[in-house]
This record gives sequence, C-alpha cells and structure tokens, in this order.
Amino acid sequence: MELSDALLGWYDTHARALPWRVPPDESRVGMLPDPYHIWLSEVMLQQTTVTAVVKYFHAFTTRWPTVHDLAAAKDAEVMGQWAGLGYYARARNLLKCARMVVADHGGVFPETRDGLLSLPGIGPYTAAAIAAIAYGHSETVVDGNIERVMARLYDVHTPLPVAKPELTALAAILTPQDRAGDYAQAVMDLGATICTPKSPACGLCPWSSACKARVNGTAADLPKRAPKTRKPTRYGIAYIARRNDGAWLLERRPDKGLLGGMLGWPGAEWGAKPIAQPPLNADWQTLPAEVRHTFTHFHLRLTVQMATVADETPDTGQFLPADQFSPDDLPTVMRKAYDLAKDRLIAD
DNA sequence: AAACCGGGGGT
DNA sequence: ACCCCAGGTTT
Repeated sequence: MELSDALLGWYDTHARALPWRVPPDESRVGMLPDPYHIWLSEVMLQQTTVTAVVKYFHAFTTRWPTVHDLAAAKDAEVMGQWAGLGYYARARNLLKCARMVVADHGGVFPETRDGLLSLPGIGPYTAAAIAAIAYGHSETVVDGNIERVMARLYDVHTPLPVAKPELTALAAILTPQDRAGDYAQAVMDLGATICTPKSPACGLCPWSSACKARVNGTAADLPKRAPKTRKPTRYGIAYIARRNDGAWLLERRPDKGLLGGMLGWPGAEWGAKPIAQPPLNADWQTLPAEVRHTFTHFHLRLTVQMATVADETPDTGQFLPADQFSPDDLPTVMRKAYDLAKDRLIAD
C-alpha cells in the first residue's frame, strides 16, 4: 500500500477536531471547509501553536463572520483583537489581504497556489495549504512538522534550513492526487501528536515500518539545525502617564518594525543602555519592579516610570480616554508594564 | 542568504 | 536556559 493511503487511513480515525476543520466523517466525504476559515487559521498558525490559535480564531470569526466583514473593520479593531498573538505584521497583512480579496476578487479567495501567493501575508506554505485544504488541489504543503517527519522518514541529516529543498522534494513525491488537503493535515497531525520534536511515539506511528530513522535509531536527533546565535539584552524605560480624568498616555507604534502598528507606552528606543525620554514634564516615579520580556532575537529589561499629570500636551503619543482604553489591546510586553502600574495604583 | 519579527508551553 | 512551533517579509 502507498504510504499516503496508510496515513489517510490513520487520519480517518485519529484526526484532531479543530474549529476550522471539516471532520472526515463518512457523511461528509468530499466536503470542503470555508476558505475564509482556512486562510484565517493558517495565518494565525504561522509560528504559533494550535492551543493559542483556537481562542483567537473563535473571537475573529464571531466578530467578523465573513471576509467582507473583516475587510470593513477598522485597523485599530483588528490590531486590538490580535493583541497577544504576536508577529503583528501578520495582522496588518491579514487586513490588507481581506481588503484585496473583496476589492479585486469579488470576496472569493483565489483557488490556485500562484493566485494565493500574490496576496499579502500568504507565502509558499499558506498558499499550498489553502489550495489543498480549502479547494482540494494536489499541492505540496511543507511546514515545520512536515520537515521533521520527512527528515526522519528518509533519515536526512542535512541541517535546516539548507535541507529545506531536499525535504520539500521528498514531500512532493508522497503527495497524493486525491485528498491532498486531508493528507497535508494528516502529516501535520502526525508531527504534532506522534512524530514530536522530542521522544517521538514511534510505536503508535502508521509509518513506523517505513521510517529509516527509526531503523537507524536517529529519529529523536532529527532534523538537524544550524547552530543558533544567543540573544543580547536590551534596556529601556516605559512612561505610563495618567491624566486627572483617568485618560492614559499611549502611542501608536509605526507600521514597520518591532510591534508595528500596536499601541504602547511612550519611551526612547531600546538599546544597550536605557535612555531617558519622558513624553512630558512630570513628577515621574520609578516602580520597584521591572518588566522582563524575551522577543525573537533579544531579551528586554524595561524600567517602568509613572506619573499623574494635569491636562498638558505631550511631546509624543496622545491621551486615550479611560472608556476607550482596554489593556487587552496591548501587546504582551506593554501589558506587563500596565499590570505593574495597575498594582501600584491599587496599592495607593 | 540572512535578518527581522512574539509569545507561550514543554523540557 | 533552551527548545519548538501549521512562516512571511524585508534587506
């Protein structure tokens, strides 16, 4: 039997139930899921775990049930709803993409890999995933799970990312003509639940008898990766000003760069040493505790300073009335600073 | 090709 | 502390 058939048989009984997925029930054979749901979930799943995505997927589809609804949303609403999920360029591209689908494609996502690739936020992985899962096309989907499964199945020792083309070619050979979407999801489920990064459960794997790494005893050591550089530490100051009427002084960060497009507390750029740059003159109080946060490529230590101020015009940022501010709209590092300040307000 | 871009959970 | 994750964009 073909390897793909063995895996599809396993998927029919072991597929995880996910909100955007049509279960492989006998009564629903051939049913395809909503392309809007697949696109939204796949963008959210970029470098993000299923557990984290489920809550956000539900919130987005409840608030914006169709791509038309999302396309009509305001930028700040979408950025706020995305807060906490990370990689905020995804949220900006999500909204751009929704508006392009409505304006240029009549509200229908393109069906082909190339058509999907032309949209913002959709790269090789997501284009193949949408074409296969939402439209049933035989496209080869390669994500981190599938790289790991292929490296083990064929005992490939070439380190990533150099090994990527080789692993993609191997994955393409296995991709079936029929049920390519189920097949892609099956390999990803296999990687997520059985062929895990550490301690793979080879005894439960439908591909165990074919797996070369299992025979050679190398499965747990694959895939190989290029060595990583260690993260430097940066320092900064967050200024949290509260006006007498309860308004908070916040700034919208520029679209490009770190935390692009998100709300945050004013302060100088983070660097090797903290730089004082208060947004206005006030009696700033330094909090006894600091915020520690780790980004993709550096650690951050953030000192938090607070002040209560009168109605002044700040040098940077603008006051947001209390009824228009929700801490849920903040990215996590800014939320951590807020939580420290909130504790101080309660203590006083 | 390499750098940039979050956050959380597991180990 | 280090690993990983249903990657894409920019330089």
